[in-house]
Amino acid sequence: MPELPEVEVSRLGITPHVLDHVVTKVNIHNASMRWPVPDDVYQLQGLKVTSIERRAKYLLLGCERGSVILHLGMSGNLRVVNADEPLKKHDHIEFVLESGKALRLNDARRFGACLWQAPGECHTLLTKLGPEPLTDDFFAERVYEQSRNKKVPVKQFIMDNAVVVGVGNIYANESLFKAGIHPKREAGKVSLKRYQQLVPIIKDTLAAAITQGGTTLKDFAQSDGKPGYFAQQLLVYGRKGEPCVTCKEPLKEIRLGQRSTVFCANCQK
DNA sequence: CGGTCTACCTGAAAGC
DNA sequence: TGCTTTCAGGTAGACC
Repeated sequence: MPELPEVEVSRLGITPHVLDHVVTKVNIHNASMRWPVPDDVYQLQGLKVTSIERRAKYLLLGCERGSVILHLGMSGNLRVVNADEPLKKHDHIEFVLESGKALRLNDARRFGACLWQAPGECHTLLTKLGPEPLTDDFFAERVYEQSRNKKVPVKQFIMDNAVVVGVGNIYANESLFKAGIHPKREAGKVSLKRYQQLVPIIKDTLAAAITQGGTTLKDFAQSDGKPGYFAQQLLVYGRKGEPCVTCKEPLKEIRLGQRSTVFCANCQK
């Protein structure tokens, strides 16, 4: 998926077209996403979208009757197009707008989700989430305390939604490289000092990726269809065997939790 | 409880 | 060329 920067780029991209605009029609072309898309989503029809928020990698389109919750999974993508444009393969959910535009959720793998939350409710998926990385709620002392006695490798630890939300495989690899921390190091054995280095690096990396329009690997695009440009700044992800930008040693790849993990054995300890 | 692994799904790329 | 295998940005839920 899109990690947090890609979701935030999507939010920023759709906002001018969708916020304060009336949804005239909701079309569910394929309701079998990660969970069945509930009919509640049709409640948005005829109503104005009054808020567009992001929590972790979830987007919430709010109206007076509740909120549509969207998740992009691994391959999801939001596009704003003219409503008369033909549907593309895997365009599963469509919000037709009074303006003549349409917001479409395309997701080849269907790991994404489209759910509903009534006013005042907090969906169970959202209740156990940890702090947002780009807020002051995410700070080194908190991460350090939470990590004590944890044997899990630090890479998997920072990808844990209960620790901090929004850090996926790409940005976990990148952040640990920049912080000089070996991805396999036990989370409980990383010092406070090193978490004080790592936490700001995670924040800076995510913020820079948002500025660049996210990372386009295969199918991610901004809501206007243009790619993100952060891929050009990736230092380790997808660079197995290539020279480390710092020491020129070939980068190594291992698997942690079934996820590709690229690092420099010389620079990361 | 903590830690580990599977499952969900399509499609591109690599392997043979 | 074509068939098979592997891998991909996520993460809830099952399992030990």
